[in-house]
Amino acid sequence: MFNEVHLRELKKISEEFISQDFVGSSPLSWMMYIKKNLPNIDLDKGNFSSDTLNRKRLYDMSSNSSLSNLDFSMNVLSWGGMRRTHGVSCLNNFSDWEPLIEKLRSGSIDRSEAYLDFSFIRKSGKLKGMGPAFFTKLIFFGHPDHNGFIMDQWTARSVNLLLDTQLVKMVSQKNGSSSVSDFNNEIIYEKFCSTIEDLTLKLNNITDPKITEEIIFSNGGRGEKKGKWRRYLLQQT
DNA sequence: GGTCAACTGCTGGACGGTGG
DNA sequence: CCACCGTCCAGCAGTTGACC
Repeated sequence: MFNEVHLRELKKISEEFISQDFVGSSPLSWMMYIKKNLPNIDLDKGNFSSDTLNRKRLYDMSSNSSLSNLDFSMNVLSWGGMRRTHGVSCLNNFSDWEPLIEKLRSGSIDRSEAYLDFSFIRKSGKLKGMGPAFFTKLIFFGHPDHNGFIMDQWTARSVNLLLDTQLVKMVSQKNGSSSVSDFNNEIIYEKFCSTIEDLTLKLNNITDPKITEEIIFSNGGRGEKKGKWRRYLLQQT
């Protein structure tokens, strides 16, 4: 099922993997920009930290019922480093997708249903500024099982490479990078997620698929700071 | 030398036009 | 309907350079 050469490299890298810590932009300054542009937005400033977040903090926020769906969503998007102007666009229509966040956090829909709903809202033009890379971040942190994995350029390209097939449709960019196409659907997303679960079984020291996802997500940055897997991925594609 | 701000170029997303 | 391509831009990180 998996390409043996690439799998061997991933195994090697996974053995020395260090969990990603605090990243993204300051949720507080991100929120302030949105608030400035959407003054009527109903948020609680107390729920936004001036320091960057890590994954654990976002899991906790998702299950904390005293945090509104808006405050939770904005924390996730700032963690992901969403462009502020894009944040304004998608939050301008928050009422159109707020019920979906509610269903996710209560666990009443699964990952593929959530993907279907998000792509439906997007097709109807009510989700400007937020493509699959970001709405899968909301699925990932929102659902209590955290098993709807983040499908962005890095994880999608990784899965495609390891499977030796273009499972996830990509849009190529001018500079040689690529992003996840809007023309993926919930069936592809489900396969993407189950591939990460299958991959976990192949990694000797990993039992939690969330960690597998972190490994293929790897780290950004330049030069030595760029994660080993990300550098390998760029060499191969 | 040291420091700090301005500059420069890279990263990683989304958008929108075109054309089959 | 969708693949392809160019364009945009905030946030970084590294570099430069003016000034003490």
